[in-house]
Amino acid sequence: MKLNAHEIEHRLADFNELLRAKGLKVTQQRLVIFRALQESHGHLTAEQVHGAVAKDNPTLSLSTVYATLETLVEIGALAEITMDDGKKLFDRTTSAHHHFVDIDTGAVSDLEDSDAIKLDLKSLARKGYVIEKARVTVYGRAKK
Amino acid sequence: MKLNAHEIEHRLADFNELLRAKGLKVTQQRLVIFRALQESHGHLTAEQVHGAVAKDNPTLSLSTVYATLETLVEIGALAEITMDDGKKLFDRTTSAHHHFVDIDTGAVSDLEDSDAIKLDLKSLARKGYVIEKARVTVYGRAKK
DNA sequence: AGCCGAATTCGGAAGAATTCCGAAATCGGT
DNA sequence: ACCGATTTCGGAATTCTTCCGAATTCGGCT
Ligand SMILES: [Mn+2]
Ligand SMILES: [Mn+2]
Ligand SMILES: [Zn+2]
Ligand SMILES: [Zn+2]
Repeated sequence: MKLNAHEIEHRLADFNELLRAKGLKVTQQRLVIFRALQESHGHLTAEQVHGAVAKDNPTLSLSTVYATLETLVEIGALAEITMDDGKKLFDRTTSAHHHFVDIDTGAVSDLEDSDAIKLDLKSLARKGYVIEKARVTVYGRAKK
Repeated sequence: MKLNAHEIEHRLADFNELLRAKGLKVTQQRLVIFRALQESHGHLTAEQVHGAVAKDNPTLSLSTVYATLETLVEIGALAEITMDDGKKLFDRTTSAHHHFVDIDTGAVSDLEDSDAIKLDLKSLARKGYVIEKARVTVYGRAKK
């Protein structure tokens, strides 16, 4: 779930490079927000990101968090998913993957690749369409 | 996609029964709203439902549409899905099924059962969890 | 067919998440 | 260090949805 310190620093370094490659400025806000996601369990709302960075960055505004997260999704540094309640979560994992949702708590976690999910994208294509991606969401509840 | 007139009347009859079985009143608003979904392509926003019924029911309010759709989902007469933009669609099909989304237009259609999607729910279960459901969304764009 | 109480609907206000805006601050190339 | 473009800030605006109290409708009963 959580990344180790070394992996986080590695990702920060890559993120720096990515910003430069895209011609974007390396701002404190971008670094802090990206780091908050790497240090989290992986899926946070904008509000949660804002809360996570607030202690060390009390002036970092919520509107900057929103704008920054949007930028980071655009450049492929983060991904974005929408939950059933309509709220958006930002996802530190950008490669294609699927999700597990705890129905009671809303907690989201990543499903690792396995042969439990088999999607034949070729035959799923509607006539005249090209498939871009396919996403699976599995919902469950903790046994009590 | 669209249902024939006979099927729609059959569903309306079942819907009447369901309301009574649940001890709910059979109101004009409920009938009209449920019918609008049966006569549609299958997936509508509350706003679209309101628009669809407006001509014949100019006083049927949007807040009633919202309240009614919520009730109909609760009793299992309709289903509800949330799109990536956070907007909710009401779905005339209540049995488990998957969706295809046209990325450019947002148009949603149902994927029919096929062996192109294989989910092994047993092995997807997180430790200590019981799977309740799994949903697949396939995204594509029309070839130009 | 009319009455009555509970459920439902109405219209508008309120709420919540997100986006937009103009002004101030910051970044990075020179 | 300077300067211009980009980014950030704080608050207002927007959009979708829910909430609220008052009015209406439904359906069981007579
Ligand atoms: Mn690397
Ligand atoms: Mn039937
Ligand atoms: Zn994820
Ligand atoms: Zn559907």
